[in-house]
Amino acid sequence: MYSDLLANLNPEQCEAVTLPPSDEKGRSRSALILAGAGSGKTRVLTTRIAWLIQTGQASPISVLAVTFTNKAAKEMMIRLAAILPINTRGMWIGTFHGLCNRLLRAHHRDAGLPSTFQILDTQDQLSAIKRLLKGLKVDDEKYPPKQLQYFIAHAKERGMRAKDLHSGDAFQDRLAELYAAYDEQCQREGVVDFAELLLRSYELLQHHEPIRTHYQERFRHILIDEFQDTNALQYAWLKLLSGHEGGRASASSVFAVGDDDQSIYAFRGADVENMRLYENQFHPFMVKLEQNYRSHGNILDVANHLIANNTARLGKNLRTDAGHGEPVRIYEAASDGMEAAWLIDEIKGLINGGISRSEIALLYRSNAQSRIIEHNLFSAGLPYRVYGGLRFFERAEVKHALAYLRLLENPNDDTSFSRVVNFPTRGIGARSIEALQDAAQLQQCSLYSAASSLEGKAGAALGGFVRLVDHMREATRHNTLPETVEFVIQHSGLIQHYLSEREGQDRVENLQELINAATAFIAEEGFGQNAKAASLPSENDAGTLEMSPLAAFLAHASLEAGDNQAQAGQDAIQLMTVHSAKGLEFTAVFITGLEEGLFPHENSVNESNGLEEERRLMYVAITRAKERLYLSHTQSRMLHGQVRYNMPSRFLEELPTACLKWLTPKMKDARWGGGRSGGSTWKSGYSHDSDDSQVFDYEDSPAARKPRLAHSALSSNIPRMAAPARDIYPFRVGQDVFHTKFGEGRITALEGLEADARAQINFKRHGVKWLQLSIAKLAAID
DNA sequence: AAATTTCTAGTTTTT
DNA sequence: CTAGAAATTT
Repeated sequence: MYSDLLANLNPEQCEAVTLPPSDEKGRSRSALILAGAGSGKTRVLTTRIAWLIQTGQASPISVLAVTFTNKAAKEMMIRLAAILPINTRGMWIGTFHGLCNRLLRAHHRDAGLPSTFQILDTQDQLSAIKRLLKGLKVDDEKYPPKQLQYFIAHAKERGMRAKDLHSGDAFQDRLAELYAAYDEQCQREGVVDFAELLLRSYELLQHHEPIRTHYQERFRHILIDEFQDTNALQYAWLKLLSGHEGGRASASSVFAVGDDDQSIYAFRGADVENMRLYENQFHPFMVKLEQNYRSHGNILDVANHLIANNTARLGKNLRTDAGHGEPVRIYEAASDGMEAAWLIDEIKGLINGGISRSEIALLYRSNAQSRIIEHNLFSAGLPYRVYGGLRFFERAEVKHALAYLRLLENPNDDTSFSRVVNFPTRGIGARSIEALQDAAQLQQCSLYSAASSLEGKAGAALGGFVRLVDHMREATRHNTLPETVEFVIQHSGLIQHYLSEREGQDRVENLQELINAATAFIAEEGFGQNAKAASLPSENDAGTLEMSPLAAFLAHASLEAGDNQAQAGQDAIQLMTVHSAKGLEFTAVFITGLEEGLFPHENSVNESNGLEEERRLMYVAITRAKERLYLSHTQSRMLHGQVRYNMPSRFLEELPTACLKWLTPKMKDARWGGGRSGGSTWKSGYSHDSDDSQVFDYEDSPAARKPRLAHSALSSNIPRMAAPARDIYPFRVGQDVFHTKFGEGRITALEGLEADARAQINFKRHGVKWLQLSIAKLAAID
C-alpha cells in the first residue's frame, strides 16, 4: 500500500508528492516545487517517482529523471531501489549529459555521428582548439584559446550554431567563423564536447520527427532536480522532449524541483529566469517546501534575513521546529594567519566537545584561501580533506592511457593522437608533427590516416606509432575490458616510462588503479555476462546495449571524472569552496574570509546581478550548518604576494543582530548618507580567548557604544598586537579623506609599501580609484 | 629531448 | 607569492 510511502512526509511534502500528473480530462499537469535548503528535496523527488509507479499512474519506463551531478543521480537511484521492489536499471535516471550521451549512442546515425564517437572534456576541448588555431595560423594573442572556448560553450548553451551568430562586429564574426571551423574539426574527428552532447541531442529530437514522437510518448513523466541551475539549452531540450513546444496535445507531466535562492551558477550559463519561464509556459502547480530539517533557528534566521536583501526572488522563508540553538559567532582577526590560528583553537574545542572531524566544514570563497588554513591544520596535526582539484580521470597519466584506449576505438580522434603520438617519447618531434598536420590538412583526413602516407625518417617513426596502435587493437580484440586496459598500459610503454622516472611512483599506482576502475566499472554496469537478461526488455530502443564495454568505459571516464583525492574512511575536517559545499550539510560550519573584495568577490561586484549571486552563495554557505555556525574575517590578508587590507564583508551588516555573538568587539561607525550599503569600521581590538567571558555582543558591548573616531585607532589604547602593519600608513581602511580634485571619499583598501604605497578610495562623486599615497594629496576628515 | 629559466596571470565548477 | 605555461638553453 502506498500510504507508508507518505507516512513520514510533512503536509507540504505530501502535497508535492501526490500532485495529480494529469487533470480529469486526461491532460497532463506539471509542477514546480520551490524547495528551500534542507527541506527534503531529494526525498520528495524520489518519493514522487515511487508514488507514481506504486499507484499505477506510471510504469518505470515512462519515467525520466534528470539531475546535474552523477552523485545526485546515483543517490536517487539508490534511494529508489530501496523503496521500489522493481529493477531500477531500466529507468532513465541520470545527468543531462549522461542521458544525452545515451540518446546519441542509440541514434548516432541520425545524429550524424560515428558509432565510436568520443567525448571531449574541458581540457581536451582546449587542446583541440589550440590545435585548430595553430592549423589555421590564427594569432592566439588576438584570439586566446580560452576565450574561444568560452565563446563556443556559451553559444552552444544558448542553442546557437555558428551560422546563427552574425553580429556585424568583426571580432565577434571572426569568433563565429572559428566556432564553425571547430565544429567541422570535431565532426571530422568524431568527437563531441560537453555542450555538444546537449545541443546535438536537442537537434536530433528537433529534426527527426519519429524519434521525437517516440520519446515524447515514452517519457510521460519527466522530473528535474536543481531546476534553478538549468541553462537555456537545457530548458529548450526539456520543452521539446516533454512536448510543451508548440502546444502539442498530449504533453508530458514535468515535475521540477528547485530553489531560486540557491542559484549560484549563473557564471557558467545557468539562468534562474527559467523558473519564471516555466511558470508561465507550463502553468505548473506550485508548492513551497519551507520546513527545514537541518538547521537550528538562529542559523535559519540569519539565512532568511540575509537573503531578504535580494530583489527578484520567488519568495520563500525557511522555518524549523528545532530550537534557536547557539548564536552565530563572528570573529575578527588581525591577519589571515591569526584567523587560521583561531580556527584551529575553535575546532579543537568542538572536537573535545564530541563533534567528529568530518562533521566540521571550513568554507571559503576561493581556493587560494585554503593554503594557509591547510598549513595551520597540518602543523596542528589535525587530519583534513580538501575537496576540489584534480580528479582521477583528469590526471595526466590516466589521460594518456585513456588516449591510447580512445585511439583503439576511434583512430580519427586527433586530440588523443596528438596527446600520445610522442609519449612516451619515440623520436617524433615538433617538426614531424608539423609535417604530419600539413599532410592531414592537404588530404582532409585525420592525423592517423595521414601518418601512413608520410615518407622518410619522420614517416618511419610515425608508421611505427600507427602500427603500435593497430597491433594493440588487434591483440585486444577478444579481451575483457580490464585486460585491454592492462595490455595498453604495458605495450604503450607508459608503465615503463613512469617506472624509470624519479617521481613516477604515484603515477604508476594511478595506472594500476585504472585497471581496477575498469574492473569495477564492468561489475557495476553489469557489462559482459547476463546483464542484458536482467534489464527491462523495453530497453533496446536506446541504451547501452550496442555500446562496447570499452566505449562505455571511455564515456564514463569523460562524463564522470571520478572523486577528488578521496581519502575515504579517514575522519577528517572538510575543506572546500562554498560552491562545492552546495547540497552538503555539517554539524559545524566555518565561513572564513568574509571581507569586501573576497566575499563578495571584487570581480562580481561590478557584474550585473553579481552581488545578488554572491549573496545567494553566502546563503548557501550559511544553510550548510546544522548546529554551529562561525563567520570570520581578517583586517589584513596576503593575496598575490601582497598584503591587502579589506573592509569586513557587507554581508555581515545584513545579518540580524539578535542571532549573533561577537567573539571580538565590534564598533559601530557613521555611515554614508546613502550610497553603498555596508561601510562600517571595525574596532581593531581582539581577544585571543574564544572563551565566552570575552564575548562582546553587537549592540551591548561597552566597546561598541564608545564612539571611536577614525584616526583615534592610530594613537589608541587598543592592544598593540591588534594591527601590526597598520602604522605604516598615514591612513587606515574605513577612514574618510578629502582629495582636492575628487572630493570626499572613504578608503576601502591600502596596499604596497613606501613609495609603492597606494590607497583604494571610494569617492562619493567619482567612484572607486587607486591613488599613490606619495603623489596624491589627501587630507583626513574628522 | 630534457632541463632550466622566465613570464604571467591569477573567482566560483560540473558535465 | 606560486603554479603552470612558454621560452630558452644545454
